[in-house]
Amino acid sequence: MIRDSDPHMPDAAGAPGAGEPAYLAQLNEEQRRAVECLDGPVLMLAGAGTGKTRALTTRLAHILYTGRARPWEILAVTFTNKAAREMKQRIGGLIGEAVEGMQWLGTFHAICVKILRRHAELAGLKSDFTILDTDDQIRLMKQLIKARDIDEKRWPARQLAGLIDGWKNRALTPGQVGPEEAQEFAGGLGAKLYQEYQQRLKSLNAVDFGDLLLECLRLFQTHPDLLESYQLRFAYMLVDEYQDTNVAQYLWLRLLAQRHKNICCVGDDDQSIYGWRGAEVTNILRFEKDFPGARIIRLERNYRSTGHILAAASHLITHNESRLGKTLHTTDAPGEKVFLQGVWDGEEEARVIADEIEALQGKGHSLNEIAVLVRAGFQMREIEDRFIARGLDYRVIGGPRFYERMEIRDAIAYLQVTVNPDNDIKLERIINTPSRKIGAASLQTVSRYARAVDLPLMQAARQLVETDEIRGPARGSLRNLIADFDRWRALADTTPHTELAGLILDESGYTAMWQNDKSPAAPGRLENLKELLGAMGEFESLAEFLEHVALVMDTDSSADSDKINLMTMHAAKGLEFDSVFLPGWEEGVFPHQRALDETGRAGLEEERRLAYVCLTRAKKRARILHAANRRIHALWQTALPSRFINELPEEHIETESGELHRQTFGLSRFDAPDFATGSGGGPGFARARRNRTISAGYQAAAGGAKTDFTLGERVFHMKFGYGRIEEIDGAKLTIAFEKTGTKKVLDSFVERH
DNA sequence: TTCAATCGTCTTTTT
DNA sequence: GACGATTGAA
Repeated sequence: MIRDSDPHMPDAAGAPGAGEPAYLAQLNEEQRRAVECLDGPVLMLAGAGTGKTRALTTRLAHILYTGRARPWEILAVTFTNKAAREMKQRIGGLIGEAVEGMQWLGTFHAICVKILRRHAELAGLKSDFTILDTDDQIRLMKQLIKARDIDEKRWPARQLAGLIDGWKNRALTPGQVGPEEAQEFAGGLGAKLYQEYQQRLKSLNAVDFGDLLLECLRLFQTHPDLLESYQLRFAYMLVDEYQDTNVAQYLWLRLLAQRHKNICCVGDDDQSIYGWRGAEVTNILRFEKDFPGARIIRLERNYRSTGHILAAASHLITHNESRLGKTLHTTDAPGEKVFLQGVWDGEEEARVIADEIEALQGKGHSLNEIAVLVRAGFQMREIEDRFIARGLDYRVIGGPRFYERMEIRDAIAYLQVTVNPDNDIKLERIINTPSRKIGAASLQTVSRYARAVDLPLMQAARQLVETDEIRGPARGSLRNLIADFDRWRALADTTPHTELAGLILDESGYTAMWQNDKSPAAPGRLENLKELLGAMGEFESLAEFLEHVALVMDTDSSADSDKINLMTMHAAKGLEFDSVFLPGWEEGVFPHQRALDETGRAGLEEERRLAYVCLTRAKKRARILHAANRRIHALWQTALPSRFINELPEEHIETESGELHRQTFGLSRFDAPDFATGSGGGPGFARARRNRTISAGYQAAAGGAKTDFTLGERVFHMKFGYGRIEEIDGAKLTIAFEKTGTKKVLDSFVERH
């Protein structure tokens, strides 16, 4: 949609032996090297906006064109379905129909599923194993935690899920978890619960996302003959976004590449922003060691941003220590400098952005070419409110996705149980949705029995319904539900799947449940269900559709009308816009306090890479904003400008008044609190800035620190003026201000009066 | 079993 | 301040 434009390239197959294929002429020298270095390991270090996608798709086309491999002998892996789709489409543009033969082009997960289904029995699974989503995972872990009488409050299932996920990312089986880490959860039960979880999955004939990779890896590790057959098959391998790979993925790739060693990894260490979900920058940093004889090809010519923007971003990222180092350059004009503006609070920030956008719009700029990138979701509301007030159209990119909505998951669960009645996880999900009076008690009776006789839930229920074990209304409705599923399954052969799905949703009472729901979200949910049925029509069968939703959790959202793009910084990776607004560059917000607290120096460097990613999204204009005051979790706090602002090179930055610029930055060193008194923002502002940081505020708020203020005291706040203390909760004060109403404020921001 | 009140949390997110 | 999840009472 907003990716670099793609000038039509001639159909390679149609270019007969006239020296070299025409598509090579489209490339610059470094891209061309990346395309033509085909033998042995290659690391393509592709900086932001350097034509990476073109280089890698052309490389694949070149391999095919020169007859070095046939389409099905190439393994091409991406992280997201979107990336896989785009790659396929672009290669198709070069080689035409032949792209359909590339059956090994896809996400890590999709390719692993394919391999795993073929050899499921070797992994102790049946080939129709189900893939659990995150909801199911948590539900399962909750059961395990409950079964061990662990306090769910202190040890939430989410945390265990995170832990296990982390282990799987690092390719650790329960037995391989280090002794220290294994102690981490619930007083030493971490690894034990991990093991129980895996056993449970096996007995359910299910895997989670992490397992897809791990089981596939294990398959290769324990079956050399099988591994060899895949090694032989994949004459060439290509990996996109290599900086995002985790340990398991790295091991998987390295195993597969052992034979031909023709592996090309494409990535940019400076754009590694997913460390928190297991990505190892080290993978890309160590490439030469891991793949001996590797060649590194740097793409450093930037085709996207104008001079000042590129220079600002490049300089910023040099503050990172762990990087391979690239020097991006452009032949473009310097263009506009990066504009920096300090504002009073978030409200003013939103107003400034909206005003500026209106001005751009007035000058004929398309809203589609404008983006606002925020660090975290909570920053969006204020900006959206302003857009709405001004009547500016916007779209939020990367919000909750279609297949993750509750009603969609419920509906799919019904379909999955219809197809496979032994799918316990899904049955549990919907057994009492809508309410059938089959509550926790009845469900427990059934599952206890099911475990005792080692049968799936549905079969256990079938038997129990005939006994007196289950009493009251639960018994009848359970019997009905079983009969319903039997009937629906019988219809599956004769009824078109879309029709069947509609019938199931109606007869189960699920549609009715939302029709009777008076919450404002209900109509939208019904709408989504309709859309789901519509989407199913594009698939041949119910089974095919279900496999699709298990792996492809995204839907194409059409970029139809002209709208501002609002999204998180993470969601912006890979996109580009003429104008980019970057609000909230304040210590604690960006870099985010938790990144600093939890991962220290590495976290800071990742935040800095995020800054780099954001800036390099801008083609012509970048505007950074920081507010002096911000409300975080309903608490007003004074904020310091982000340290990243200090790290921008002065000669590429423009501010409202050059003076203010230097002064503000000189004062804002987060780790050097010993600076002179500032002048902007009034005396209260200067005082607060001298003594407080957001970090201090967080600690005070979190630690329940005591305050030395007393109830009823008259105080002064630099933003809200005079007021009287009405309530004290640790360091949090509720103050009735004379002019501005009652607010909650940290004690550190008011003074006695 | 259901509903209402209370509690705790509040970064980023793909498969 | 807002949301979801959990808990306790009817």
